Amino acid sequence: MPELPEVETTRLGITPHLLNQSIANVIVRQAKLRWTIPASLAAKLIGQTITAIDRRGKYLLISTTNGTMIMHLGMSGSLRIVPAATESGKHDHVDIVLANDSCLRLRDPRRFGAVLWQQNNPLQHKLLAKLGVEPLEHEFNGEYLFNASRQRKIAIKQFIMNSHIVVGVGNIYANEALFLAGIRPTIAAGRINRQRIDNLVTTIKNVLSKAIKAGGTTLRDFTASDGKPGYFQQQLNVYNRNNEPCYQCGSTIIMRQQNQRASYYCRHCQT
DNA sequence: AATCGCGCCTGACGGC
DNA sequence: TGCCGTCAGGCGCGAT
Repeated sequence: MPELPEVETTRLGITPHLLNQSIANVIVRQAKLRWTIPASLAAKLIGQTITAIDRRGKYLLISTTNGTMIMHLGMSGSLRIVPAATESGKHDHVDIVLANDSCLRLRDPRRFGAVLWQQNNPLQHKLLAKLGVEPLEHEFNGEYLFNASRQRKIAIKQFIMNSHIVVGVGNIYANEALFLAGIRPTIAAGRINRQRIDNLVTTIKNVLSKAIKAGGTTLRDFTASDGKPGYFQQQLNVYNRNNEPCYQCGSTIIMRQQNQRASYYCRHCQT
């Protein structure tokens, strides 16, 4: 499932293929993703030149002088650059065909992803306007997270996964960052002291940047943008390791549901 | 305002 | 083998 590092890796992978290229055609084979792809998308894009490929949280922003295509990869989405003539597979829902006969192809078996259009400043789009800070920017720091978490009774894991607080911390990296910070995922956010919050900010930044360097954690069906299966997963300390020994102390990793999501932690190392 | 739970969707997996 | 039920999971949204 693409998390922020996967999205960033994708962005870096596709950018050199797209930048300054002109769009010749848009093929939508399946418009029903999380939201229906706007029927006007092709008309907006055809003939336009791609001027920038940015990211906000897990949203990719592909801009032309005419406006911005906003993409989200959801749970199972991936983007690849293929020759335009490449036969499409079952879940290849959208092609952005370039004038140079190359093609940006969106594949998304579970269709939790999205392709939207925003005429003006994409950051003003309803889905982006209220997003929290970027985890790798300086604005995400101990002071910010400490202040934001005061009086909050929600568990720290749910808190750091709240995109209105900080974007791009998904289930895998939330579990991993909490382990590295020695914090139990179930502790109320508002009861964690400044020093431990500082520590958590550091581990979130570390775990995300390491994954970006590694090319993104890849589970199941993520595919790197060059089409090769991405296989550069960093060592996961707790995620998916229910009943296995903690690498740090040897005691058994616990799994429990938190807000319908799996939390993994070590009872001994995380307090 | 903060928190909770739902639902979208398909592939993988386990049980019989 | 094949069928079927269950699960995973980002995240917006409506309910509380």
